[in-house]
This record gives sequence, structure tokens and C-alpha cells, in this order.
Amino acid sequence: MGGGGEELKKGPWTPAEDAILVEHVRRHGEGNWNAVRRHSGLARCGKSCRLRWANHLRPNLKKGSFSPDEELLILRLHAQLGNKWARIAAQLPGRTDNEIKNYWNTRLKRRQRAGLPIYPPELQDAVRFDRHHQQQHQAPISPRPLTPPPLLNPVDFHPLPPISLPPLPQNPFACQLGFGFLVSPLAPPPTPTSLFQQQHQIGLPPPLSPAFAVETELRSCQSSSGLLGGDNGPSSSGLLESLLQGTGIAEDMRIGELLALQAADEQGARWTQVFGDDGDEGIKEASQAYSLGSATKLDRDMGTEIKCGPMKGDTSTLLDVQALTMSLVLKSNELASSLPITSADEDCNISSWPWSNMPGIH
DNA sequence: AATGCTATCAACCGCCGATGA
DNA sequence: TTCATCGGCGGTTGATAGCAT
Repeated sequence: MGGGGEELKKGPWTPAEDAILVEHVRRHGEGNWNAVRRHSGLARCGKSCRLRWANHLRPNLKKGSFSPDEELLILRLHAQLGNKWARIAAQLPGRTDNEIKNYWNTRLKRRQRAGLPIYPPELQDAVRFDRHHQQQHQAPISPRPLTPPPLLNPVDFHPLPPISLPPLPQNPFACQLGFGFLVSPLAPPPTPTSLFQQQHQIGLPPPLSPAFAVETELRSCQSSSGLLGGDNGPSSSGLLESLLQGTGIAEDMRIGELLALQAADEQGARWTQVFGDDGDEGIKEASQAYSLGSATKLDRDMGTEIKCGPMKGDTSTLLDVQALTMSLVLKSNELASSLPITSADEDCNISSWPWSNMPGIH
């Protein structure tokens, strides 16, 4: 460990040590943590200094418990990323990876003890959707079991690999893809709650609002049976999944294509073009809802930033595009439930579905 | 009031990748 | 190319507070 035999202190930090570290960062900036000891005589290793600074001393840290919005976001990001706490934390300004990790582990323990799945049922459907999508596109490379394990046991949980889109490193969406996890670098976005209200106002089924998620989770706490199979009554998202898988629409409904569209400048026109004038009214409404959310503003005002803007710190926007996605899902649920489920399903002409007209991504 | 359990928080540890000599 | 160092990340543990019995 380089230096001199002097014993390094461990354990809780004292205010005096904090002051020294803060002063050091004020003078020298962040980084070069091992120099703290040399410069200030602080008997702490560089790692400890970095940790203390990152988790407690740096400015703009948010204290206190997570808001419902944040909790929802964590759940969804975890469903997509797995235990990538640093990446999750990057989407929650003012929150640290350690905080999120602690929150998750506590929650995990609680739900394990209660015999509950680690995700609310709605989220599990999304996870399975993603897995299915992955299997379709990655099977030759890394075969996975055809039937994804239920999420009841966290040991069985494998983080979702990023969706196999063409490399779009400059596209902030590309690193955030996932069913219901679409990201937009929108300027002051609506909060999930306001999105919920917006959708409600225009008569759309709401996206997965915090309140809804919380309610669902509470309900799931009361009964743990039948959560995984989607067989407990009209589990609409389960139905959607079956429908999509049964018809191959899941494969066609390329999230990436949605995103590519979103990046198009002529956003409004494109939505109409894609969903078509003949398209389902609800889907058009969904696209309008999305526009309402501020996509139009984004495309007009931010121009290319949508393609290269850093995502860091932009949390609530995660749920922005997601509102659209969930709208589509929910609307599709309606479609699904209104369709006669017969053997004719095999003949279902996918090309007639709105999203089949989307431009392809190569 | 005492005890046990659980949740939360803070910090450490080991591993790994990046970087530079 | 190899090696040492550094910083970042995820897993884990210990201390403490809060709550129920």
C-alpha cells in the first residue's frame, strides 16, 4: 500500500475528518483520492475518501427516503439492468448507488420473506417480454432456456442484457432500452404522476403510475398466489404477452424502432405516418399523449441533443417515453381482449397491425 | 422494562478494468 | 508486454434505531 506504515483509520468518519476531506476537494477537486492523505495527513485510504465524498459529502445529495417516483424508477431500472447500482444511481440525481443498493436489498429481503416475487406482476410481464425478445435475437449466440424462470427466487434472476439494437452509442435511448424503460433526454419533463394525470385527462388508460404500482404491490402482498402465471383473472399484460408471442408481433414491435422514430425531427408527422390514419384511435391518442409529454418540445428545442445528449441526471424523463409505451401496451390489451381468440389467430395478418409499418432498423 | 426481530445506514472488502511507467 | 497503481463497482457486514411482543 505504498506509504509508510502509518496506520490507516477505519470506521465511522468524524466531523473533523469530513472537514479535512471537504477542504481538500475544495482545493484540489475530486479524484486523486490517494493524494488526500499525502496532502492533508488524513489517515484514510483513498478508497475510503472517495466513498465518503461520494456518499455523504458531495453537494446536491438528496437525503431522506425515496419518493414513490424514485422507488418506481428503481424497480424498473433494476428489472432492466440488474444489480448495476451505479448505472441505476446515475438515473436518480442526488442518490447514491449505496443508497439504492441498500434499499433494494431491504426490499428484496422483505419480499423473499413474504414469498412474493421481487417485481410487481406488471413489471414481471415486461421483464418476460424483454427476455422473450432477447431469446429471439440472441439465441444463436447465447442460448437461454426457452422458459424464463419465474422471478420468485432472486437467485434465478439474470439481469436483462441490453436489447440488441444496432450500436447507437450517441443515442441516449440505446443504453436504456427495455420494455417500458425508454428514455428520453427531454427538458423539464412531467413527473410520472403528472403523466398519469395527463393520460387520465385525455381518457387514456394510465401508464403505470406510482400510485398504481404501489397499490398493485400492496395487493400482491395480500395474496401471493397466481402472481406469476398471469392467470389470476384478467391479467391484461399477460394476455398481451401471449397475444404478441402467439402472433409474432413481439418480434415486430421493435422498441428500437419506436426510439428511432422518436428521434426523427418530424415527430408528429411520423407518428401519424407510422400508425397510419387507419390506425387505432387509441394508439394515435397514445402518440398524442406522448407528444403532450413534451416530445415535440424535445424535438423542436433540443434538436440533435436527442441523439447525443447525456442522460445523466435525467430521471423523470425515463418515465416519459415509458408513458407512451405503456399506453401502447394498455391499448393493445384492449385490442387483444376485443379480438376473437380463435384458430384464425394463426392467420392474423401482422402487416395490418400499426407497428408493422414501422421502418426497420438494420 | 427487557428482549428479540427487522430495517436502515455506513463502511469495508475484494475484484476488475483503465492507465501509465 | 508486464507490472503497479488507482478508481469504480458490487457484495457483504456491523452498528444502530425502531418496533412488536
